[in-house]
Amino acid sequence: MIRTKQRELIKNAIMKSNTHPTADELFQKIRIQLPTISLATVYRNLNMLASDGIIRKIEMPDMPDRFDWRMTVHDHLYCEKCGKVFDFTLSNALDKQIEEVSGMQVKQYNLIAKGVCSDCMKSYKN
Amino acid sequence: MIRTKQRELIKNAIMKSNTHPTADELFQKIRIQLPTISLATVYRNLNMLASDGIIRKIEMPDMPDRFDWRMTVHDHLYCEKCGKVFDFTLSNALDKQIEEVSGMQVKQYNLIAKGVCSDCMKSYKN
DNA sequence: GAAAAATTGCGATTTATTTGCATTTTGTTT
DNA sequence: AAACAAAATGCAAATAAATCGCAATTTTTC
Repeated sequence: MIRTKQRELIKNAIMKSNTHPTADELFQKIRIQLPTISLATVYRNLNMLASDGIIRKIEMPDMPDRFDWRMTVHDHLYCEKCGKVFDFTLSNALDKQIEEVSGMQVKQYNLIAKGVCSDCMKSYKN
Repeated sequence: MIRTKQRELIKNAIMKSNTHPTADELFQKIRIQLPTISLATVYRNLNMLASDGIIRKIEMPDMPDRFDWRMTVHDHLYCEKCGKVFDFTLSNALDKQIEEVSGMQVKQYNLIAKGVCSDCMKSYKN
């Protein structure tokens, strides 16, 4: 992998992100420092980083994909009120469980919960 | 909800399906009986049926959505070899677990496993 | 420093799904 | 059963996310 300015900026942007940003959100951030960068480059690099196991792509159902630098096993909850994405970690390995009940070989799984985060529960109390 | 020929055909087509079909797959099937039907109508009706709780929309990550008439709690495994989608049912309620570890309110969750189904494991053995 | 390899930016393309709107069909009311 | 309102349809166009082709540029290699 060649070392380019854009790749560096993209990697840095995710690494210091805290919001599970989309490709476009990262693009908008990076654009400020490097206005000539293109969205396609952001996508390309994010995909490369993901397939190299540096970052993780979170495939959101019917929503733009998001990207996560946290590589420890965990899943995500999307808050319907504020739109933020939160991490959570199940106490037991889900892939093992799935293999047991399904009799199939599980390579990976994608678990996204939808609900209301604790902040929004307090604010709106409904 | 008004009773139309197209809605009937669409509902029947899913109800007797066994493959978690996509909107377009259903469209192609129904088209044979009613060639004037449009894909938009298929989409519209599937969405209505889903929001009425008659059927379930399976939001596949980075793939066309699929539709399922089975309304009991279960999740899905996508076989990377044959492309088929299989059902499985976890032994414990996942939404409860997620609420416990996350402290958030879970309305629903979307779990899609990717792997190799048992048929394909036998055939390709790799 | 020249040649090869990889990456970039741009615009166009793809794919899934939704939407606007005029027309048709359905249900309702008498 | 005619008349009217409400809902659904078909079509084409729009949308949105992501990818792709390709010429130009940058990076690495020799």
